Amino acid sequence: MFTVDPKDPTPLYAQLERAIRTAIATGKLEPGTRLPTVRQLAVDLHVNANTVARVYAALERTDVVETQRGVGTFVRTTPSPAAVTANRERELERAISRFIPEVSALGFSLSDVITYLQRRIKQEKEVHADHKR
Amino acid sequence: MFTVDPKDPTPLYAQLERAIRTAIATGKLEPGTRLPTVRQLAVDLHVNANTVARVYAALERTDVVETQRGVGTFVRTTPSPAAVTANRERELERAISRFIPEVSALGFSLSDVITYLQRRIKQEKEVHADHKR
DNA sequence: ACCATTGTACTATTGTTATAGTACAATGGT
DNA sequence: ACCATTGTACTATAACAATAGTACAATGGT
Repeated sequence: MFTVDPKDPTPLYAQLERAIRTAIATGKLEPGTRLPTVRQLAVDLHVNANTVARVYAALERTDVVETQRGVGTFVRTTPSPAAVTANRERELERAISRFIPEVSALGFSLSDVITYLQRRIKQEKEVHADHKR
Repeated sequence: MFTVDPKDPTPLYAQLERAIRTAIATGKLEPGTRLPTVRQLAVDLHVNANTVARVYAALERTDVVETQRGVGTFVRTTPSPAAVTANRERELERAISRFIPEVSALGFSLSDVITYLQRRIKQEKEVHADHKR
């Protein structure tokens, strides 16, 4: 379902949190979907249960998922209220401003990046189409 | 010269090593080029000198740079063009993977982001036009 | 009412990351 | 010969990451 790489120096909890957020952001996980249990995901990823629990707790705190004891953890239907603030756009500008030098250091132009992002969107749609079959 | 982000959970040494390897791989740093001194780079990046030294040592071990005591650290090899493009694309994917959850946390879709990036491209062109005057 | 399942909350331990500080070793310029 | 500069090699310390293990709390199905 998700993957983490123990050889990557990035902390496991950070890799997993990023993976889940991305899956939700790109629509791979639709609102209402139930995530694997803490213990099950720990087994699948060969990771400690505490690490998974920590990630779920972080996602819960930021309103990305909703957890019900004894039931499970679910993708939230609505984007977090915290995200819907007045300075959203300013934050986006900041995020982009940090992102651009990063990719331009790799020798990519903004047009290149747009092409890649559009490819991602296409991949999303294909996944959706698969689900409908 | 390089950048590291202390807010990124990725270890500083890993960020820096990746940045330097990428700079070399993309030709931003040609063979023979001298890297900043351990102490200077530490000051520039607001990072401990030990951390920089550790990175230089790692690059030395893998024959990416050559160090001469009292002189400096120099870029050694240029990888094959195939390796360059492979690394470039991999790093771009990484950068995008870090970027997506960041902007989606702000409630923006990939399409929104593309719109903003296209706006940036327009702004760039305007700046270019200004320079020509 | 029972109980398996789920998330949560601890303790304890080990290894990693980053820091500050100090000292030494080799080189090149003066 | 001197000495500033450079990389290297420690020590010590603090914070963080990941693990194992145990126990508890809430839920839903039987």
